[in-house]
Amino acid sequence: MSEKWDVLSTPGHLVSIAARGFARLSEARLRPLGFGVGHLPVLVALRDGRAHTQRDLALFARVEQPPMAQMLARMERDGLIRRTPDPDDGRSSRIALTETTLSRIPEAVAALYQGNRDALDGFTDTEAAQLVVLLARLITNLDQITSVEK
Amino acid sequence: MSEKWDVLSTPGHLVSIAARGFARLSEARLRPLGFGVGHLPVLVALRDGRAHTQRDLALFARVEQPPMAQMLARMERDGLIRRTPDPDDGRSSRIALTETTLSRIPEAVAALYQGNRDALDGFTDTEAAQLVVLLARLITNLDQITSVEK
DNA sequence: ACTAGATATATACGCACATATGTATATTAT
DNA sequence: ATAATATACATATGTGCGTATATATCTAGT
Repeated sequence: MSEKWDVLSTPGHLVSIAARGFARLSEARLRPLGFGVGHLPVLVALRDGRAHTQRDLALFARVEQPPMAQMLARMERDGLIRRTPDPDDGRSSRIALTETTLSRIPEAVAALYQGNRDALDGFTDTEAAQLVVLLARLITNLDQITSVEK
Repeated sequence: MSEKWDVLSTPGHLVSIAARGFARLSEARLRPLGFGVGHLPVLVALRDGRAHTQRDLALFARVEQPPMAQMLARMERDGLIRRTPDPDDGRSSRIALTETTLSRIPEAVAALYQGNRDALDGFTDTEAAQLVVLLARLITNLDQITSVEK
């Protein structure tokens, strides 16, 4: 096992490099549309009515609350979303997309999917599916370790 | 293709989540040893004599020069490395590990490998190898796209 | 009704990464 | 020899992420 690996070819390091490559690609393609990669989960969650509060958005996007708070602050600053006080809960805000943002989501999602297709160039459908399955299992393991060790 | 995916289950998003999970795990295990995940490529490159300058370390670790400069500044601040002016090139510094750092590398590498084994719990050797191969192909594609589009 | 604890958000701080840009030193071509 | 270019590094700025902690509001139990 130790012989199989070198620090630069561990799954962990490879996943990290792949993530940065993906982020760079997606950022580049989404920038002209006025979005960043991290916005997408927020956008679709709001569009689909799957979340309306900061807390739910953080859960949905799988980030901690403070980063989500900061992202929402920037998105509000940039006119992507609006926040209105929740009438039923004084601690909470309800978050909504602006019209322009909503209208630009389809293009953004299409760009994201296209980026994924490009990144998987040369992969058979089976290989792409395998990658997704293996990553999902990896994530399950990592979640499990975190929950146990924390 | 569009039907196959949802924003949250694209390879790009999964890779990003896996990378954060890995980073969290590795950070937690390396912190007691006084290292961070990003340090490891630097440490082994210096140990193995594969790089001596900021530029080479950035290439080796596949990060841009400014992030590497900042990391090295922190590592120097924390006594992990030392920088001495390059006698042959007034623009450059030669970077070296301190003795204590060198002595702690084996433990850090072992912790990193153990984290990878834990993350791959339940994977057969074949599956682990497949994951590595698929990630490597993904990275090749992403690099190619970047070099073409840039 | 009141207090204890839970919850929603905000803020402070630090690291890792990116791009854009500046500065000093080397290198090259004329 | 010198002017133009390339290189090594530093710095500024912005995003994304994390932990730790504070504040305000809500909820439950008495």
